[in-house]
Order: sequence, then structure tokens, then C-alpha cells
Amino acid sequence: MTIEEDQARFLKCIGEPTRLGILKLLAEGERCVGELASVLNKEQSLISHHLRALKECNIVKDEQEAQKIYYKLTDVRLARLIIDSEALMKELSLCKCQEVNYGREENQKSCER
Amino acid sequence: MTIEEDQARFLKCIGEPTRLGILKLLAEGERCVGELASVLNKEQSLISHHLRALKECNIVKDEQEAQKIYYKLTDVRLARLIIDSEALMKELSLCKCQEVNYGREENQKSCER
DNA sequence: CTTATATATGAACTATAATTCATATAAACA
DNA sequence: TGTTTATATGAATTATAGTTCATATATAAG
Repeated sequence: MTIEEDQARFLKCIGEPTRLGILKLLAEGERCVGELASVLNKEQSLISHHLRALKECNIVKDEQEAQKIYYKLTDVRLARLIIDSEALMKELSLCKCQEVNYGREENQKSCER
Repeated sequence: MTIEEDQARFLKCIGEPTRLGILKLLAEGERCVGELASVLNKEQSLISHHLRALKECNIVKDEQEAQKIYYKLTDVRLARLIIDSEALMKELSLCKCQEVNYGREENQKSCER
């Protein structure tokens, strides 16, 4: 088991659209499964499966409160990582002069290709 | 196409062991395909496929020099992202008290589970 | 103790991605 | 021009991951 394999597992776990949606919500504060499912408009069981994957990677932790189970990020720096990678991704996409530029058209002229 | 989908594509592209190996080498400086393949001890065609994936995500760019084609990171901040995510991953794994602790055994006692 | 609510689980299915192999392209050079 | 070297490509295969559905578990409330 190499570091790259572990790191890949970690990044791959974050790098899935539904899980990113979950993580961005949890970056704002803890949420229970039902809330996540309704806000993201996905099936409860799907959210549960994704939460389990995130938990197995130590990205989130849970806490039971009555019938509900609240999830939160294990570390605040995860929120930073998500924000930073989003910013970087947007810039790299801009330099490709794609159609999708996330509303920052004024920056298109600074693209060399 | 949501931001989460784009961001996931970006992170998933980085989050693969062989591609991480490539990226860490490119973080040190540009390399041609053959070098990458021999250092990583993988087939040339495999490296080529992965480089194409990285290029499609604008993570690397290439430059031809005679018969050889040199690859480099499109942005230095990618190196930072890889370093930071590795550091964070290691810390999160430590808190899980896993067997794999990347040689930082002295920190195991600070783990609450 | 029965019912409602919240979440988890496992199997089946579907989709996506990684790998290998054979071959194509293209530059350099004898 | 024929050969070597470097890289890319596409098809086929295999592996991994995401999704759905039905159902299980567990807490709370009547």
C-alpha cells in the first residue's frame, strides 16, 4: 500500500458530485441524513451510502441524537481543501477557454490560447 | 452541468494512484513520457492514457522537443494542492488509528478512539 | 406492544474507469 | 527510403464505483 494509493482513495472519495454536495453542506454546519437528502434532492439510501464512504475515509463523523444521526466534517481544513480546489479548478478551466466559465467572462481575455 | 460535477471531475482526475505518481514527478520539473514510465515502472501506453486524461482536465500541458514530448503542470498551485491534501489525508488517517500511520507512531497516543 | 420516523444495509444493476495489447503515427537518422 | 526511437490510439478486457430497490434496524411516541 503506497502513499499514492491512500491519497488517491482520499481524493477520489471527495471527488464525486453528490459527496461534494454533502461536504459543502457540512462545511456550513452539521446536518442529519434526512436534511442532506432533501436539500440535495436525492434518495435517502443514496445519501446513506455516500456518508458511509465518507466515514470510512475519516472525512466525516456522526453523532446520534434521538432517532436522528448528525454528520459533520472531521476537520475544518477539509472545508478549506474543498474551497481551494474549487478555486483552482475554475482557473484551470478558464485557461482552457471553455464555454463553462462560471460567470467570470471578463477573465476570458487573459487566456493565451 | 453543476460546479460539483466539474470539481468532482477535477479531483477524480488527480485522485488516481498512477496519475498522482505522475503529478508528483512533474511537480519537481518537466518530464517526457518515457522517463515517467520508467521511473514509475509502468507501461508506456498506460502512462500515455493517464497523461491524456490529465491534459483533458487542464492539469498538465505538453511541449514537443524533437521526438520526445515533455509534460509539465499547468499551474504551480497544483503542486501545493497535492502536498496539502497529502498532509491532511495523513492526519485524518492517524485519527482512525490505522495500521498505516506513515511512520508517525508517536502521534498514535493522541488518537481518541 | 404497535406504529411512525430516521437511518442503514445488501443485492442487483448500471455506468465508469483502469489496464493491456496490438498497432498507428511521427520525428530522427543511417 | 528504411529503420529506430518516442509517443499515441483504439478496441477489448477487467475492475471499481454509483444507483436503486426492498428490507432491516433502531429510537421514539401513542
